[in-house]
Amino acid sequence: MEKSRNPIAQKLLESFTQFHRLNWRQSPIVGLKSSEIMLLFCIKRTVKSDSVGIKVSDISSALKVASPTVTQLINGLETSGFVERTMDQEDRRAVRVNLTDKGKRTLEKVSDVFYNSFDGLVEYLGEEESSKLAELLSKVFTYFNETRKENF
Amino acid sequence: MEKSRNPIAQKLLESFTQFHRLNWRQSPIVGLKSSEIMLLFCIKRTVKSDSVGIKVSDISSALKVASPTVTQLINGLETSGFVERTMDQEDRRAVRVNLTDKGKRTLEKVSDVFYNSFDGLVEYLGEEESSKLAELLSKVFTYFNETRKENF
DNA sequence: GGATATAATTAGGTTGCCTAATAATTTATA
DNA sequence: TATAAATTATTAGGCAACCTAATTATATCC
Repeated sequence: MEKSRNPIAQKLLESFTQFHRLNWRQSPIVGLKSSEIMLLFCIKRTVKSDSVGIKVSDISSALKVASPTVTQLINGLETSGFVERTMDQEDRRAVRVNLTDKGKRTLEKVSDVFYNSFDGLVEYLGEEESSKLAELLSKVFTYFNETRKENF
Repeated sequence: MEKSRNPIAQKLLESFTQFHRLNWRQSPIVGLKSSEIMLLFCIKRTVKSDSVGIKVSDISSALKVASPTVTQLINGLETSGFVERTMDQEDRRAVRVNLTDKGKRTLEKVSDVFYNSFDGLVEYLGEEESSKLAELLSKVFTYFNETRKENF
């Protein structure tokens, strides 16, 4: 079985395995989990200043996770003072989420570290190779998505 | 902060995020977790026929996980009949792990699906692009590993 | 022979998700 | 207009994939 393995496929599998172990999302800050950081980024990216905030369901679809996942992350972030919930004035079912000042300040620091690390990576790989990588990963995603649909 | 972001780094981050969601290691078989499959592959790859088997510590270092992780995975796999433990004849502290016939047969099936999927990916990307991807991912791993060492 | 190191194991824990169920609210339909 | 259906957020419980601390027995070193 493994003898007839395509060596390129094998090599690709090994690089995926290695990459899997990388934990590139690792939080640069104690007290903030990587999943929480991703959520804070999502709020920051979406919510303008003086805005009513973003709904749980919008975060959920933006991050492509279930809304209970978002709820529970927000519970923790609210407790720690990074976000605040307010009621939606137009829909009594909904909640609006905003960054607090503490949240904004912390996210500023996190962004620094996080994006510097990605800038460094682009520098390390070169711009052309970085774009290439992004493109190839996107193709991988497309491939697996499509073959998994077929199997259902 | 996000305005000054390098667009290539941003693009790379997005492709990493997307890939993160992919779960490429997903098990093709009900009743076997992806971590278990990786462990079975590790045994298969290492243990020759009629061999005394592989030690827990060797699996642990091969997969780069803690030995309690390996122990607990083996507990489950032994219960399900995929592997068996025997005592090491030369070292009373050690245990030797081997695939059972059931384990071998099942792994044969899993390999088929799993490797076919990777073969398909190589075909989809092309051989040159596949090799390129493997190489780039390896560089990413190297980059993050080295910058993380510096931060400690 | 005693100190130190090693091997596997158990227990408990964290993170990052998921689904089922629920209550309240909004929207759609007859 | 009343009812059914859909939507929103939440809580509870669960799983997978790991980790560390502690422990016991064994092997190795000095």
